[in-house]
Amino acid sequence: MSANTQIVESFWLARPSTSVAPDLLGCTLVRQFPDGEVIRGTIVETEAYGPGDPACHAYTGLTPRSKVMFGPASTSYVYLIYGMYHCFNVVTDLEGVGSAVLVRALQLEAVPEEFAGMPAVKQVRLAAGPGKLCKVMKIDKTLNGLPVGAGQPLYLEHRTEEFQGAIDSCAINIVQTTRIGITKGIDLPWRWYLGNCSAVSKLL
DNA sequence: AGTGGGATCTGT
DNA sequence: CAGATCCCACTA
Repeated sequence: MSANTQIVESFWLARPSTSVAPDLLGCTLVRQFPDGEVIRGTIVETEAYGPGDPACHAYTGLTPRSKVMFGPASTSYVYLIYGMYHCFNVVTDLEGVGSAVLVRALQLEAVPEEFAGMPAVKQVRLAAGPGKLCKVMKIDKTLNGLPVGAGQPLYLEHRTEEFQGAIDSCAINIVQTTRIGITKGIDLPWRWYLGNCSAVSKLL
């Protein structure tokens, strides 16, 4: 909408996942369809996975599934979990380093047509969770390994100046804590979310 | 070739 | 807290 939105470029993501994950909060994830439909959401919760991390899918080395995590930054890493939900990650760091940021929750800018009749309370939490956001944005394994960038089915936009100002003035605060749903690496504080946000995956 | 577990979510 | 449901990595 605003004239000076900047699309996130690959080099900005070519840093350790633990640096990228908090920086992605407030950025916009955009889903574009061939017919022109667009779904946009602000990232409100992320988790970092990377080297030396037993919970990281790349921990045991390069496998058919994890190979995209070793690829260049800004590649999408989508996988199926529990037989029914997809999770969306953005690959980070330098090529050869197996790492990514899991996008765990979005605050949608607008509710897609198909959910228009849903109660407002539910609409707020439509993308509150990694599986839910993939369902809403129709992200599945066909998008695995694709570049995330301009003209692609998925791309990212940097924080608006207003959002950055709110961070700088502490009107919005970023909370750092441990990750969810894993059994290994449970003590690593590699999850970040926006405080005072009702669209995060778990409410206090 | 078989198997056990998994970065989830919903309803009871 | 059980159930849905399937891919993947590991074992043999």
